[in-house]
Amino acid sequence: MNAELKPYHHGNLAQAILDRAAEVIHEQGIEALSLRGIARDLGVSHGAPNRHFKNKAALLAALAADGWLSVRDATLSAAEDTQSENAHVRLNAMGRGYLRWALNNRAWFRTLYHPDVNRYASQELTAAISNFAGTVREAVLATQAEGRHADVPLQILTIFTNSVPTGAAMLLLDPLIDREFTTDAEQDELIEQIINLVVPLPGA
Amino acid sequence: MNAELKPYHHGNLAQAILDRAAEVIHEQGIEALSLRGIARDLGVSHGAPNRHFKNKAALLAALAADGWLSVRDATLSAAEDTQSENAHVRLNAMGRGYLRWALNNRAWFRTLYHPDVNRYASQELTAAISNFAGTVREAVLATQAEGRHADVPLQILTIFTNSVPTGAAMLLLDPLIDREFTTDAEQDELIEQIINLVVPLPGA
DNA sequence: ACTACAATGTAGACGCTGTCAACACATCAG
DNA sequence: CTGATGTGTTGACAGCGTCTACATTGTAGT
Repeated sequence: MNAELKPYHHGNLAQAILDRAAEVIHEQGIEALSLRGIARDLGVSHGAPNRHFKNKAALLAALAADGWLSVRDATLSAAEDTQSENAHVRLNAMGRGYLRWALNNRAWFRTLYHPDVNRYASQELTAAISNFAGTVREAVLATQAEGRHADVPLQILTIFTNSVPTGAAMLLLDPLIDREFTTDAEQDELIEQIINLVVPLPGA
Repeated sequence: MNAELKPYHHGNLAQAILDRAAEVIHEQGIEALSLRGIARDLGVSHGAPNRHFKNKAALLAALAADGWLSVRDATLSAAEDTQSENAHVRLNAMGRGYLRWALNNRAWFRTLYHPDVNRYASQELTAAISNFAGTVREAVLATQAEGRHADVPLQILTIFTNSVPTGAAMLLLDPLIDREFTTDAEQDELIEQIINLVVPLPGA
């Protein structure tokens, strides 16, 4: 096994493909992603990726699955960072964490909602989405126990709550649309003000 | 000019392309859209569409521009239908109209936020977006005059308000995601409950 | 009415893409 | 050592967007 001699087997091509794909998406957007391009970048033949991903949609699904896990981690750790037991404080932080993640991982976020992703519903992807949705639902339920919209069905309140950072991200990430909603607020301040409207902090 | 003889010039190919493209998107989704396919469907050579659209992104931009105008009409006419002067009542109806439009024109709605659209920012598209954004901002401003979040900057409140139907549409339109947020409510009831949370009706 | 010119449609080519099948090599179990 | 399995290569195929050269049609100016 000598790197200079370029061994026949790559070693961990599947992961390398995922990593490079994430790079490309981040640098040039999802529309610039191609299996052949990745293979080229990795110095491997154009057919090699097919051994690891049944088709392009499967690669996108894998990227999306990673993305959902990453957003969930971002929201959960935002909640942890509050070191608070108050459900409103925690959910508010989660909303800000979610939106911050979206704005800091623009292309990745858009991948989650890309039409091509849905064409290949891997077990991995559905599990990741389910995992994220469950996390949000729990946190919303906790605020309801503290009296937030106690009369509204949990599922409705969950959709409503999740819609705000999701929709805000869609608006702010699209350059054409963002231009029309521009504010002069700093990013963190903007995020804070938006999320405060959907999950008010106690004593505000 | 005899239709049986298939005249050299089509007559109004640009509009025919737009119409057929809308059909394809509606029937098979945006990922199935191709210039060559449209040309084939219209019985015209594969290069013909290039005379009317500089590239594929330009076609998508034109479709998106039409879409923004259509959503704006849907929201405005929903406001009109209330026959009310109350800004809360009107904005609430607009939100429902927007979300209803999105759910009834699924593929078209997704086109508005498709990554490829932004690559070709036509004057027509930016104007349509600007038009829509202005409509929303006005309606939001009117509710603020009636006391809704009077202390929040208009731009923030506008983003927040617009985010709810936008985000809800993203969640509900994606089959994989929707599955995780499913409710047993009828569509109209679901829409009503969500929008009531962002624009409460007076006396509720 | 004749003639240039512009607009529109055609035909062919180019390089790119995703996917598949046939083959080559490497690794591992027995 | 041997066969089987996993992994990478190569070549092919059809489809795509786009460009260029050419054909046809409609129109404006004289």
